[in-house]
Amino acid sequence: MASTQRSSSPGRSPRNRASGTSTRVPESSWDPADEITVDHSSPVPLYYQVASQIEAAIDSGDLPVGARLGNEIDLAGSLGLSRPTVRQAIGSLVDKGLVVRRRGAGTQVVFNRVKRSLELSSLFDDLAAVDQQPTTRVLVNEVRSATDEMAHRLGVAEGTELLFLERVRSARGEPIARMRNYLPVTLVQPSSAVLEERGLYQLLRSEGVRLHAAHQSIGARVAEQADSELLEEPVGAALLTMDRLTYDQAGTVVEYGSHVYRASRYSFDLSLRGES
Amino acid sequence: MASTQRSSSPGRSPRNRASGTSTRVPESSWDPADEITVDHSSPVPLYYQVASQIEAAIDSGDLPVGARLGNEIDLAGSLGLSRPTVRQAIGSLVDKGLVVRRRGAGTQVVFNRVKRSLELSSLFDDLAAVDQQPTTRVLVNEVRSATDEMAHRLGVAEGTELLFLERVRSARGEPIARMRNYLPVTLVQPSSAVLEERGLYQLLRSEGVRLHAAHQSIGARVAEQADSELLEEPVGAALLTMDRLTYDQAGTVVEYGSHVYRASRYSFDLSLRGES
DNA sequence: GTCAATACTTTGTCCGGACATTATTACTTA
DNA sequence: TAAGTAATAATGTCCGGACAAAGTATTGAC
Repeated sequence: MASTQRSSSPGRSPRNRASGTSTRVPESSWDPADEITVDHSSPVPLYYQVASQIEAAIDSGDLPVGARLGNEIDLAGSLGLSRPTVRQAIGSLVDKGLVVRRRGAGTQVVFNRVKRSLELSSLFDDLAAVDQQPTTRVLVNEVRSATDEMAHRLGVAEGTELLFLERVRSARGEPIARMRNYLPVTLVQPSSAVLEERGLYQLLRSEGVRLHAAHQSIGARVAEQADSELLEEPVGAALLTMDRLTYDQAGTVVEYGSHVYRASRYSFDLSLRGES
Repeated sequence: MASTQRSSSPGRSPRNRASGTSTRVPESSWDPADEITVDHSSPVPLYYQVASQIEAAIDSGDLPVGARLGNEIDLAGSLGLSRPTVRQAIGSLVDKGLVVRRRGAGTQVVFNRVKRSLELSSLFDDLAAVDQQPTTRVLVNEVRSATDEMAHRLGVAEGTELLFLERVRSARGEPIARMRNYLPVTLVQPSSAVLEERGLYQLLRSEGVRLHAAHQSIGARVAEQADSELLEEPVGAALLTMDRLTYDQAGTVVEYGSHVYRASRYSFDLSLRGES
């Protein structure tokens, strides 16, 4: 996830690890049967009901870091579900990096809040989420025919009509980024007024476009005269650049974005999980 | 995943999507029974055998973008496995973003190579993987007691002894990055000679440390005098900065790194998958 | 010929059980 | 007391089956 202002304290997580000598964890016996309820008549999958309730317990602190979830078989029994269902629920939490399973040892909570691994979210949503009052100024909103390079990038025929957007995004009145986007005209054709109120991804989603994956490239360069004027940053200041190609579920390119951020006001924060 | 030199062509994927009008895909009937073999006596899990062989077929092009995998039931039958096993195999490919499942429609290949979503890999491995001949110059390799700030970051007591490393990483003889690392002395204490031959993560892995997650923050700044000398970049040039906190499976901090990259020679390339 | 209802295909979810593998714990023995 | 060994606990893998839900293709009516 991306956040405004340089993250000043990345690691403030309180550690209470039991290692070496037998420093026992309080083990405040969190009884799942008291906390989790499943509704068989609900259309939402049972494993999902279980997973989200455990996740909520982790968020609320009822399940602190290091706490053990009961074993899968007992859990299944006390919830009136089968083990595969409970296992699927826990599995989804493992995928999110919230808990760790070790055979023979059980399942433990590792983070009480992993910043969800750099979600496919837009700058607008990110800023709105932390109450940074995002605003947008639309500089260009027009249809252009694809140049050779753009056609290549988006995987369309040369000369195809593309919507070209150029916007400046601000937070609390201060400019944060200059954003350029190219997307097929067939998807959306928003008015500038709409673009000033909502983020592009929000718009695409409301049109039923399902964002599925993206390739990003993050780099840096120094501000030139044009950047300087738009971003209120002196010439020669450090800028972050981000190029992003976004795909829908069918693997078709939905959007190409080329953005520039003020490094003094912005950094990319992301979490990632490893191997096993 | 991070790569040297600015990614010049992020999207060159040939599209052959069947949409709107019925542009049918060749459908070159890839018979799984001919291509996939499972060894029941092998210790490697059956679902994993299946998954990796399908993945190999995608990489090799036998399963091009858009190709449909046979339905799960037939697949299971022809492989002599149960449906849950085959489903688990395909599920792992879905998690990797290689294929997409749609009920009623089947399972299709979406990317023939997703750069695996920014793995927990070190710069050394990344460079070695693309034959960039990484070399390391060790500037500092000593034990220091943790300052207030560092103790806080690593989640250890103030004054704890930490190994401090400062290195310059080059590729093909040209400097790429200046790296600073802090890690508990209990983990490793490599000689400078060893550090010049191998990456830090490689070293940790060989010591049995299982990297599990990391929080990163990517930013930018301009080169100062000291940077200039180490990286052979003029003062005022754009630099990428990356701070990373790495955790092991128990949630304990394994390493804190503060690195600086030459933006002219390096960018962070990463893929991410969204929501559903 | 176009559109709507129907049948079919395929994945999504869920159950119950079985054995293997690995960590931990308790016990026995030197 | 200490170390090795056995018992126990918990997840990992795998099987077989069942029904639901969503998308696709076919058929029928107008």
